[in-house]
Amino acid sequence: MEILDYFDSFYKIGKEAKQELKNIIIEKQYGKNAIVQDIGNTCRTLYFVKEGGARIFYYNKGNDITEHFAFKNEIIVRAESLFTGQTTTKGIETIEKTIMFTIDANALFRLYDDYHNIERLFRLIFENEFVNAIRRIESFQLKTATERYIELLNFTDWVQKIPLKHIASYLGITQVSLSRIRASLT
Amino acid sequence: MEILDYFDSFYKIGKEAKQELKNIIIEKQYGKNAIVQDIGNTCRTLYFVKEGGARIFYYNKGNDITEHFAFKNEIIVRAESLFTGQTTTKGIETIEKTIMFTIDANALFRLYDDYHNIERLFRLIFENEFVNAIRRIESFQLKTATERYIELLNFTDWVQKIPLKHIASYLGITQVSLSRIRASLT
DNA sequence: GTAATTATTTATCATTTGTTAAAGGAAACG
DNA sequence: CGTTTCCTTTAACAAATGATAAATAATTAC
Repeated sequence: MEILDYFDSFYKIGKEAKQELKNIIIEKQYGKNAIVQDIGNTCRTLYFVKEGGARIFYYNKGNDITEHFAFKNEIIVRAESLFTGQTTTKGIETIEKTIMFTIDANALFRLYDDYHNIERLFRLIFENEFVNAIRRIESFQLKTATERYIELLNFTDWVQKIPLKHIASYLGITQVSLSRIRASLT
Repeated sequence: MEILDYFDSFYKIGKEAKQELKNIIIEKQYGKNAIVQDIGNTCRTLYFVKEGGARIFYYNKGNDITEHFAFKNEIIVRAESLFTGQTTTKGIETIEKTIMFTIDANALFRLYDDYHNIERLFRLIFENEFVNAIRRIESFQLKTATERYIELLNFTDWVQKIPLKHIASYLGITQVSLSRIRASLT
């Protein structure tokens, strides 16, 4: 499982812990635009993208807002629900044909108790996500929509594959505005 | 130390762990507008506000930008530097006369090794910060500057005490724009 | 392959925010 | 107390973004 190599890049856990972790990882396949997790309920599953891509979305005043994108080897999880226990207002949808590694949160949290190293691994994974969130806040504080779009282009190559409206809501602007920005860049 | 009650509200660690943690907490006092940590170096200290308030700031094109505010019982830490080991471009400055609990990161991380519970406590504290960051991103995605300002007013009572320019940069707008927004609200 | 649907662009106008400059107020300090 | 400095407001204009509608373009389904 490649995901374990990815985990190793954060923190190497022992062989036994690795096996225990392996035991609770389930691989699942999804088609394009498939709902991996619907809005509602409490988030009890962590996902890692093996192949493909997905987004976390929610609705605001009837508009579909993309909060987060995740692609190969990235984690995708509705953290505000997982960490607070609150019912989530967000869902997870694939962007293309996608294979996910899924981990049941309860099973994982039980492993935390017995394997200090597993808890540490996930601490480090989420700290990394936290840092990404801080960088995104900075981007909103400092940059114009055009600059944020260019930043996204430089950062990743999946921008091309994603419907404009998802990228627009991710950047906090309207689809029309993003289309205009793209036109101004050529 | 009240800070330990605050810690308890996240997760109760054992008596021994509590004592060990206590041993590395140092209380420090600062005047108004005092530099707690200057820009540069790698962040190796965690702060918790006992009394008063502080902000994380950085410079962008010569402008002083406030990334974060922290008041009574809140953590204040330059996470991108603490978690990545990178040199920080950010500093910490008090907003008023402030008492901080400070924790040396290296000492804390050593305690992580021996006290699983201490690591868990801080995992939970930072997960909470992560959730706050996600909420802030949502705010940028969805809300106008006016709405973000009202949100801040509703959320907290320290807005009155802070120079307008700090609040403006925190909200991602100019000081002039915030002044205009405030005028429009009366 | 064609029709139907969905996605993107373009255009127009309204609103918000940025920029710059100047005036007014408040706080700090001798 | 008065002066200096810093903070906040106001004004005028420019630029960016939002809202709505219509025109193309691309994709999907039959």
